Amino acid sequence: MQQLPVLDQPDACCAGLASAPLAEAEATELARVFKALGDPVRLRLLSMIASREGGEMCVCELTPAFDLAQPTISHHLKLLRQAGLIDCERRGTWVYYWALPSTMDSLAAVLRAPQAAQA
Amino acid sequence: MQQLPVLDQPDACCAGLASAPLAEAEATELARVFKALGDPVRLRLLSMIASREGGEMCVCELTPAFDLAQPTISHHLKLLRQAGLIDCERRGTWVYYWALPSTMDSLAAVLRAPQAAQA
DNA sequence: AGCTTGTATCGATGTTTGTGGATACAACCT
DNA sequence: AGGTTGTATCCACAAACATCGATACAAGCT
Repeated sequence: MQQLPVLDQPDACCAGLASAPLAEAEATELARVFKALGDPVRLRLLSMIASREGGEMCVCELTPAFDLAQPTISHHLKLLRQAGLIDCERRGTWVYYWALPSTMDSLAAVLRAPQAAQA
Repeated sequence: MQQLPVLDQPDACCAGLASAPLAEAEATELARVFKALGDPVRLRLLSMIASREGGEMCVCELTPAFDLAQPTISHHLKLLRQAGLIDCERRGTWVYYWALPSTMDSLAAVLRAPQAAQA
């Protein structure tokens, strides 16, 4: 259950896609995160969790929001977690998930055009 | 060869993943673009093109940069194009590709936490 | 201890996806 | 017209993926 920290390289990745050609290793790590976002169900799950008032959401609320079997939702949550986009904790009977905005911000930075470097 | 304009909805999508739960249709469109980014080869292709000095890159330069057959590169470029991340034009014998930063910026905006809405 | 409910893992299955060989198309050059 | 080179499409195949039923695990309740 590697919780891959993916995006903490000092410069290489955080400089942005458009500032220099991505090395193979960076591309592989980044692709894993983008792949996690490349499914409608996972995007909606992440969005539901991230937009939640208190910042957390119970699986028991997520599952019935979809027309999918419970194991399927569980599987998607696992992928989002492995991508470092969300994390979870069990509290008593229920498991709560929350978003990890730092990962999303890192991705956003990667997609943005180099800002200071031009103009 | 739909060149799906994906990210031009006025508010819904551009408000960001974390501001409100994504509707199913929005999620489907967004997922298609993220899926295009969810492959190391495509990420490197996009990065090579986007970081190119003149803004354009010839396929004849892209293909030999990978250990893959020419049809495979062509296929990946097609997916990036269908996602609205790049576009191309044939000039004489060669085909040139360039990045479409507006799509990347839109994605970045979707990933960013709502900035004005809180604080 | 048993029962019930919430969640994750396992195993199987149908679909999608990445890949490359063969081939077709496009443009140049004799 | 024929030949050569660059690029895209077609077809097939193996690997990856989304899905679900069955089952296992976790925690509360009686």
